[in-house]
Parts: sequence; C-alpha cells; structure tokens
Amino acid sequence: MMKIGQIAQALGVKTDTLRFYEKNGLLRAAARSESGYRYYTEEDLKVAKFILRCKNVGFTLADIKELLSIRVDKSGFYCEDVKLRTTAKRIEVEQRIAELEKFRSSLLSLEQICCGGQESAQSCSILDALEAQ
Amino acid sequence: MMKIGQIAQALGVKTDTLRFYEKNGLLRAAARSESGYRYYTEEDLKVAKFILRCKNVGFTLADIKELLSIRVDKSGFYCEDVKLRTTAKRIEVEQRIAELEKFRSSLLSLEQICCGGQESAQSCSILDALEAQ
DNA sequence: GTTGACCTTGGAGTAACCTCTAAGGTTTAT
DNA sequence: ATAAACCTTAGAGGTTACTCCAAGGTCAAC
Repeated sequence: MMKIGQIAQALGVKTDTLRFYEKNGLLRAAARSESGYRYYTEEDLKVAKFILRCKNVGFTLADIKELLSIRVDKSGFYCEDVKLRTTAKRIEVEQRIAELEKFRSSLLSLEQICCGGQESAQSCSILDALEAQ
Repeated sequence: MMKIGQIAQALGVKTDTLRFYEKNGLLRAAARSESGYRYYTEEDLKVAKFILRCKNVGFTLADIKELLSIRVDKSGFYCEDVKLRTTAKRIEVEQRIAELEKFRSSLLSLEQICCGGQESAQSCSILDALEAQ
C-alpha cells in the first residue's frame, strides 16, 4: 500500500493531479487510513499508468474515462468498441493537424513576403497582407 | 456609422464577440450614442477584419493585441518586429503539429494490431498495448 | 515533545475564446 | 401607441487539465 506521494513520484506527476483524477472519476485509491490518507495498491498503480499511456497517444480525460469503463468490464465489450474509439480519435487528430497545416502555410507565406529588417513597419508587407480585403 | 449588429453581421460574428473584443482591448467603437449604443466607423470595420484575418492564420487574441499596437504605430516598429512574431507563431504551430503527428502514428499503430471485430474485448490488443509497461 | 515531511479539504486561478442570461432601456415601423 | 427588433450591463458558465493556496491534521524520527 502506497501513499499518494509515493504514487505521484513513481509516475512523475503531482499529488494534485492524482486527486484531480479521483475527483473526476478516473482513479480512486483502494483504501483510506483512519485519518483519511489515501492508500493505493499495485492495481491502482496499473490503472494510473494506463491513464498516462492513454494521454500519451492523444486521448482526453473524457475519452480515458470511457476506456477505463471498458477496461474494468472487458467481457461486456467488443474489440470493435475499442477500435472505433481509436479510429475516431485518429480522425480528430488528423483534422486538427489539417487546420494547423493551414496556419503553417499561411504563416510561411507571410514570412516570405517580408524583409524582416530594420525597415519601418510603415510599409511592412505582412501588415499589408493582413489588412488586405 | 454602424451599430454593433450591423458590424457583427458584416463580419459573420456575434455581437457578444465584438463586446468581448472591446472588453479585452482589441476593438473599441469610435463613438457611443447618448443612450450608450456603440457606433462603429469604416476604420473600426477594418480593424475588426484585421483581427479576424490574424485569427485565421493562427494568432491568439493576445498575439493580435500586440500586432494591433504595431499596426496603430507603424513608425515605431520595424519589419523585424512583425516578422519575428510571425516566425515564432509558425514554430509554435509546427511544434503542435509534431506533437499531434506522434499521436497520429501511435493511434495508427494501435488500430493496426486490433481486429476491430465482435470478439470480446477480453483479449483486445489495443487495451493490452495501453496496459503494457 | 517537537520538528519536518507528509497528508486532508474546499475553493480559486490559469489559458483561450467566447456564449448566454437576466433585467431593462431604445429605435423603428405600422 | 405598441410591437418587434435592437441595444445596454454585469456576471455566470463552459471546455481542458491541471495547479496552487490556506488552514489544518498526521506521522516518523530524534
């Protein structure tokens, strides 16, 4: 049984983060001491690692909450349920990338039309371009 | 002189948005009627369009506030000031894209190891992969 | 028995960008 | 004259994922 500080250190997160996950229904300590201290088991640690790995591949905490509910009741779900969520998330990520690529190319165009020197910004092509109808 | 609703319609935004910009120091109506109605000039409309174009290339409202202060005092700045901000933003965007690309490839890998069928999630390779140390 | 490290809670604050509501005043058209 | 459309303000709410704080209780060591 580990206290919150030990778990936090093992995971490289703050104790606040762990309490935040608890408040949001992602991770509950298996037990509490009489004085109210949280005590975590090895299984709790596994759940915490699962959460962090999900975050690392781009799932939000809301997504992770769903994945956790599948995780604890695997026999109640199909592979399909998991894969569909994975695919949906990938598509979401791809859409966001496309949006950012647009930003990137617009910004690059702006950079290319500007001298970037110590000339007065009075005739700055970037400002002109942002102004243009 | 146009009222807030006309400006909002011309721009395709809500009146709330315009008031929000005012509250945050981005866009102030040139005048107010006796009863307090905002009245906008053509120049105000130009500023508003400038703001929206900046947003379209990826600048945040905080960035735009800076760009606006350059715009109103062009002789006090160099092209360099504008281009540096543009480049910084592009780099920021590229970093975010890189992060999302990592998500994308992780998610793709997960998708590829899962059958995605009506098999029980008890042996789902995606869940296993997220579990694995 | 007291110091220091650790734990508890509730609640506020952050960034980014609006969006909505309530309660009320103004303008325009008929 | 009255209804519809428009305007005002302050302030709350919503998303995401924490992070910090204050005020206080607990535990282990010396």
